[in-house]
Amino acid sequence: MKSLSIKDIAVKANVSITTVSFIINGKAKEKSISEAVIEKVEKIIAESGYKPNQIARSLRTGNSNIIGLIIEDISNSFFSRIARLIEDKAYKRGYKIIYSSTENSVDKAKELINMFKSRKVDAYIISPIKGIEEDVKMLLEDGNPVIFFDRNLPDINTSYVGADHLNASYQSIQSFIDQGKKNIALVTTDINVEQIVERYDGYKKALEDNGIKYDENLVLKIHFNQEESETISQIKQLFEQKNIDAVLFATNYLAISGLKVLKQINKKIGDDFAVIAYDDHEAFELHTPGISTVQQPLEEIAENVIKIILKQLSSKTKLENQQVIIPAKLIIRD
Amino acid sequence: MKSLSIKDIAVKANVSITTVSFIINGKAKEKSISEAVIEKVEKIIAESGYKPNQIARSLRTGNSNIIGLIIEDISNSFFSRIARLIEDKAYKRGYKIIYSSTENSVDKAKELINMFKSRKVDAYIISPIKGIEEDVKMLLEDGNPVIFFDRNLPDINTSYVGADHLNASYQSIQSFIDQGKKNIALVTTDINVEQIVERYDGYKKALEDNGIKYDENLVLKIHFNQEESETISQIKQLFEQKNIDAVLFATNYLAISGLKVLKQINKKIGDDFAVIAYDDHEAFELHTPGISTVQQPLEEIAENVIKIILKQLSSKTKLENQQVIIPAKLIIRD
DNA sequence: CTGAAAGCGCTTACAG
DNA sequence: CTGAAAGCGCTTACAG
Repeated sequence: MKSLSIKDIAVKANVSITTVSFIINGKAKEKSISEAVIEKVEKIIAESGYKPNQIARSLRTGNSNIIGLIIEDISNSFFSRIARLIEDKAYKRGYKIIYSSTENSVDKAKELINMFKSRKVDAYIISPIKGIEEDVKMLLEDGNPVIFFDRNLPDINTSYVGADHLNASYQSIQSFIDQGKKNIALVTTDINVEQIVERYDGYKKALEDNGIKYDENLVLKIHFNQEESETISQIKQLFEQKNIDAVLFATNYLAISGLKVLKQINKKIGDDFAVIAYDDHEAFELHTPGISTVQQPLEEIAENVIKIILKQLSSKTKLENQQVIIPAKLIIRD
Repeated sequence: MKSLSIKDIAVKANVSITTVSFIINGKAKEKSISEAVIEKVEKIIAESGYKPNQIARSLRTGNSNIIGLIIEDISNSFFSRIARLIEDKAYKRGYKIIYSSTENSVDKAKELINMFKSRKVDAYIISPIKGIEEDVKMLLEDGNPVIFFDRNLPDINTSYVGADHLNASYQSIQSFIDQGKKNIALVTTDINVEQIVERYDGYKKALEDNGIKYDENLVLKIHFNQEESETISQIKQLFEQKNIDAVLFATNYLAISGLKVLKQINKKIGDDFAVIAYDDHEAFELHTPGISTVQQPLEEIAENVIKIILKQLSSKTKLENQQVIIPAKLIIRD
């Protein structure tokens, strides 16, 4: 069964499709359509359940009311929670979200940008990775609103919203040092993205500022795409072979692997072994003892992202780029 | 800057847009376009970075290569993991996913169906809720492929993939009874959806089959949309006021609230208090002691959903509906 | 107060 | 071996 078109409605109402279009788009008053006609047409639309074809509308107007969201992995709770918040807020303003996960692959990220481009999305919200600079530049040159979140690409001049990773990491290490810890390890990933680098920089800086020598043997860089069993064995090695009294995990999934190791080797978290995990996770509050974490302000990030992008969308001209850095919160649990 | 159209390519190559279209769509051979022309056009396309406008293509062909995914809440890890798997598999076959969360609201679910309809998605993957029967029937009457997963609507005649909730719940209770438990509680939600009802039925049936009297005071139905603090106080009341030696949580987020209660009231899981949680969660493996769970086979569910929907999509005619019920797995941890 | 017509960027049946 | 033209369902400048 074919669905109704504007023409069907026009025929039924005995008016032109122009008139129907004006009424659908709320321009009836402005175009001074008579009350009688408006009522008649609206009645027919309501009765028939007619919905305008958005595809045709998009082709004609050039915008789709869709915002493309490109993230690393929707099954990571940080991203799925942000996605939910963004979707929610966008929805209320009449925008839909179409999303896809890059799985940290530059090729896939580029493909996604292309496919969003060919779908004519109105704006792009991207948690970017190195290697897509040229593609993003092209989007910006074509006048598309693009906003980065979570991570930034230093070479690209566009809006960005993210947490203050360097500071959060610095404070975590400072809190270890205040507790008297001396041998502080960092378990991080080998992805070369800004927010991971910043966490590393914060670690290093806090040590140096406190006169503790940086020891590269206490830094474990886990390969991004490897099996968890491999990760676990590397962390186990670090914990068993080095003399460590505190550890900062740079991501929540690394912390989860790390906690599994502690369970396996029966090492207790307590006075002589402290742990902080970057990015909160339900498992951490529940854990005995509770795991201290760096909480990123999800709600604020989502709020700012959508606010900036909607403002850009409703403005005819290119607005100033905005850089919003939101402090992260260190939650101490025990 | 306007992006290139097929016409621009045709002009540059000095051929008609018909020819360019045939080449883009791989029909060059079939339409016996000469090798020389194919090469020339392909070169120009590659150099110019031309991408066909999918909106125009959709309007013309009537399909969008987009599959709509409607779920309860993308930030729930069950759904986000399924979404990731489905997205992945669809992507490999050239389909994109556009998703949205219903937040368990019938109105929002209906709106989403309408908006997907007006966007002309090629197929619908829905984790349905009661109250959208009429809308789904209309989709089916219009010839749209629709598949349900996780939950089913008994009145609707369409394909479905889900876990065997009744059996999983039955086996959980049976395992409690085999351990000698007598006072077994069920903490569930008040959402009236099939898979929640089945978990309840499995609970009841297992008790009856074992000659244990069903006691409604041991069943706590938590209101879906309430604050977690309220949930926690209700569970606390159940645990403190009833004499319970085992509890089955019907969803993972309820189990997480329940574990928080146990931590608060300092009740230990062990020989005289057993716990099973429905739907695994990273927190459960990590918990000390490990929490036994019912694991839904995410990969298999996603695999079947996408297989059935793609088969339907590539077939000209309406295929037989398929009902795939996949056994869930009881994982005992301690 | 209302309508005829062009055009968004494609695909495809038809013609040669 | 290749192209002119219709048409998908809308919006909107223009005309009356």
